Amino acid sequence: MAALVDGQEKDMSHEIKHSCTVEGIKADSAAGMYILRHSTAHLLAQAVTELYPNAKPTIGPAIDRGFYYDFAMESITEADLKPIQKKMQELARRNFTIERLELDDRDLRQHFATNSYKLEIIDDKVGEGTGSTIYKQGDWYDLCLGPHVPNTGKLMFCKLTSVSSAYWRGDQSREQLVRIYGIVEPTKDALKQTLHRMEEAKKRDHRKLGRDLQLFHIDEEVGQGLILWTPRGAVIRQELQHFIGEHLTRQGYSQVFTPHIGKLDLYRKSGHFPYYQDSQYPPLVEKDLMKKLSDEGCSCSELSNMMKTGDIDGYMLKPMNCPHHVKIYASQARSYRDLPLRLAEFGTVYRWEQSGEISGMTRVRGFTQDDAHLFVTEDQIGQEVLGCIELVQIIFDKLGMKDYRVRVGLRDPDSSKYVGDPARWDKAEQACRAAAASLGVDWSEEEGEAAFYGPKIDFVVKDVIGREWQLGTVQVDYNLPERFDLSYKGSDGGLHRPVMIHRAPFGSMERFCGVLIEHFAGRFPTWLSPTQCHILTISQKHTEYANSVADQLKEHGIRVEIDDGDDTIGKKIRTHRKLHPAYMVILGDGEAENNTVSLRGRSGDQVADIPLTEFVSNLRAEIDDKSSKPNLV
RNA sequence: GCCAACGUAGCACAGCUGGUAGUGCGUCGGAUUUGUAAUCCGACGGUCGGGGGUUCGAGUCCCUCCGUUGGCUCCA
Repeated sequence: MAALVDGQEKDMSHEIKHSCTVEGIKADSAAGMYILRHSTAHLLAQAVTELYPNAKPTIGPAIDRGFYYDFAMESITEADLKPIQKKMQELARRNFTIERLELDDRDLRQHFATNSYKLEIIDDKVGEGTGSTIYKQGDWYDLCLGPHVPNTGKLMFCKLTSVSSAYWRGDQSREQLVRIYGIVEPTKDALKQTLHRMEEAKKRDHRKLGRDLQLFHIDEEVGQGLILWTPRGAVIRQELQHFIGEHLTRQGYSQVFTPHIGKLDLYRKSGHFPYYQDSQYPPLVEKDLMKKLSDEGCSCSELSNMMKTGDIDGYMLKPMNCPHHVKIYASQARSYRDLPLRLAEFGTVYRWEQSGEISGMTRVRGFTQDDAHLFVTEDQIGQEVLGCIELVQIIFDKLGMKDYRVRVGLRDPDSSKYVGDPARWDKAEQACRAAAASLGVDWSEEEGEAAFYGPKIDFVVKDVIGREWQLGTVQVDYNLPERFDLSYKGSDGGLHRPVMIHRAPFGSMERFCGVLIEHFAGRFPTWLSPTQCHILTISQKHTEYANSVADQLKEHGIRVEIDDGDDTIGKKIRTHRKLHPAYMVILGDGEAENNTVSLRGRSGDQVADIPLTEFVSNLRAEIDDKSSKPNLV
């Protein structure tokens, strides 16, 4: 693809004038794929400009899974991608040499005189008098630093995947551009494999599985982004909640319950209202007051103003649980001996997410956080943050979720939006770093990712489409204790301000389950399976035995479903397979006579004639162990 | 919220350039009583997302609203 020259990425069009070390970059490395993708983005731009002479290329980088290029042009549809792709392949076949040309400022501007976007980039990124480089293939060229592959022949195996839109420079107030996404591989086989993988991934999409496996339902008439947990899905959620509940008890948490709404004044104090009004459901106003105002001819905007200024009060669906928990803390005088005080609640919150953002279970308007707030002394921050992320790790380990990254969100040094004393920030950031480092997994620091009230540690996972979702989070907060004037009596007899830690190891039950459905591709470990045994009878004369087996399993708390219909056993298996039960239990004459069961696992493997009592106890043990997958077949 | 595409029975889909809807699975009924990935026959089921318009006539064209999908923006 290109080469490392003295450790720097260069392409074949670089002239080497001194002695140096040269190391090839191949497509099997991340760097090589990156170059391949970037070069294909150029090829795409070349094809688009040939087919749409008015299109102006803007930027087109390589990304994790492929590449995209943004064009200022008339909008196009997916159907238009085919001819563009054809053109790209034609250009690839013509095997243009990709040349690197160094130009001075004037020349550079002249080359892009008709493209205001490129000129803007030159203005911003290219220093006065330094000039820059363009890459040329055939008659087409692009402003670019490279490196690139030596010729377009290397770019044969590409496919355009989707078209969408983007704002110029990610700024909502600026022009909307046409963005075309694509993928590329070095060989035909690799492309085929990648496309196949993408197809397979689609089958795991939690939105599809959620419907097929009857886990949840979203109903237009209920509302966008509002999840209805159907019986099978509810089982999974409940099991997860029990699981985490056990660990909370072990770690010294206290369970609390708080209502779904609170007065506007509460949120005025916490700072959520009216500052974050746009991302909240509109406030609820008391009936009598509403009637009085409407009799007085109060308009909507007047009402809204009166709420903002605090002239009238109302209630809000809670966007977070913390103010309620703060009030529990403040309900008693606290001493340093009470700390850390850890208040936990599966608290449902409501946020007005933008309609275009809502997606399945992963981005919703109402969700239940496995929330907790820890009230700690400043010295306890490090230890408690550590306890929190250990909890996250226990959960991720148990569920076999290894594909996540840890992000330590620090403040942006150039911003003034943060509240609190910089020295305390430093200390809290250090505590977060140390905690993350102790995890033994890769983690990264990201400036500007902190909340305005404190640094945080996030656990981020990808869905099947490659989108990243924040799940677990641990956040240090100096702000709320201040706003609510929280205190505790120290050993010195004086009053001190506690620090709060917000934490949610799953993040939200909705998002977490969505990700989990994809993680397991609907094939949950036995303890999480909505139904653990599907009992299938060979014929109707086995119904009685099937019922007695089901009863014994249920006695042991095992979730069972019986199919004693008159389908053939082959048909029953076919039907039930689609629900991915942990086990199918087949019952016929032999089993009924000997008080045994025959099992069929997900792979299709079978074990015949296991004594019923043995099966029950083994299955019970497997569930109690929370084994990562069914092992009895 | 913005851009684009899409929206036909519970699900997956067909319906060409406008002439009042089809298939498969599921469901229900009947026959069959079956040993590990579909037994046979039959029936029910949709005013084609909602509303408005063009037209003699609209699932098919136009407008609008709602929703879905892919992005963008946002995410206390």
